[in-house]
Amino acid sequence: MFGMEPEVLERFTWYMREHSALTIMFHTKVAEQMGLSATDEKCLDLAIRAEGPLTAGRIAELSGLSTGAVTGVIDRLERAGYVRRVRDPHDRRKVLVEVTPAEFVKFGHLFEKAQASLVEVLSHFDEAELQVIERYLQLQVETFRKRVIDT
Amino acid sequence: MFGMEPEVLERFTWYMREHSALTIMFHTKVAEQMGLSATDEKCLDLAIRAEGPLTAGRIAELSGLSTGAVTGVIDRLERAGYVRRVRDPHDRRKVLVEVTPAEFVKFGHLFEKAQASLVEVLSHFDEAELQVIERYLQLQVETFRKRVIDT
DNA sequence: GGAATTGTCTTAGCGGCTAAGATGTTCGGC
DNA sequence: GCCGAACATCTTAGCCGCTAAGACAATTCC
Repeated sequence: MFGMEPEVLERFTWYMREHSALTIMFHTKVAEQMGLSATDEKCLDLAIRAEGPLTAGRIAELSGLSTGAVTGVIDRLERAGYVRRVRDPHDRRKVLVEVTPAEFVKFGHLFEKAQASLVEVLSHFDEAELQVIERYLQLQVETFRKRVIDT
Repeated sequence: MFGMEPEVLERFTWYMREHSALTIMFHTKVAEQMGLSATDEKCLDLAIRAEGPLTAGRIAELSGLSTGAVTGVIDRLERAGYVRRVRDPHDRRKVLVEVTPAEFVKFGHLFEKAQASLVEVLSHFDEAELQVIERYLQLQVETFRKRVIDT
């Protein structure tokens, strides 16, 4: 690395580490407030962020859980009303997990607050600076994804 | 929020969300490679990031675990060589958890790779841009911490 | 049509977590 | 100094989620 002083890197490393720890804490707390375990919330997040509905098996792959565990996860999520099991009409062995958006209205305040925090942070920057930050976040997510995959 | 278009906020929200999911995955994988559960690794991280050595009770508070669970966590961390139990000489009821840095040499490659990723990302920005990013990270961590505390 | 494959669910067994109580240490009033 | 209350950690019982292995149902390939 060229003109970067070691202390700069050290500071950035510290931010990363701190941010990671906070993320995990936040994740735990959100799950708690939704009446879910961290595992269940993680699987629900996968289902929400996916393009279409996921199958049970795909959730097992993505989450790293066994298929048996995923059965339990979906049971609990379904009982709590967050998702619905739908048999895939094209392959009736498969179980599609459909997220029921209505159920999230209850927790709107959680996400609103999180978004308000984001807005508050971003409001300290002008348009040009926001572009730098966005470029950074884009790169960071992309690079981080590669890093996670081969860890 | 003033001059910010909705799509910009939407994109930033997406980065946050994606970054969170990746962080949790990374955390899980690092723990796995170190032969620890996510819980154990989380507690170890607390002990590492703390100023001085933490007591068992303080780890329970910070992690949100019961004291009984923390006993088990420290047992496993101690057996694996990551920490050492030291009776506090000033108050012999307390157990200080001392991190043994030597044990982390084995996993140096994990952190080196993570740091290399960070350097790779940062190398795409000039000095002025890095300052913007650092200001952003600082604010983000600070604001996020407040958000986590009252969630 | 029958065998092999695929996707999910079921079950047994293990291990970590909580809650409650046991043990050992310190502090405060006398 | 002594005794009881408060405190820090450990121990135990019971519960619950996870893994692994196998059961069951639907599909695919010959």
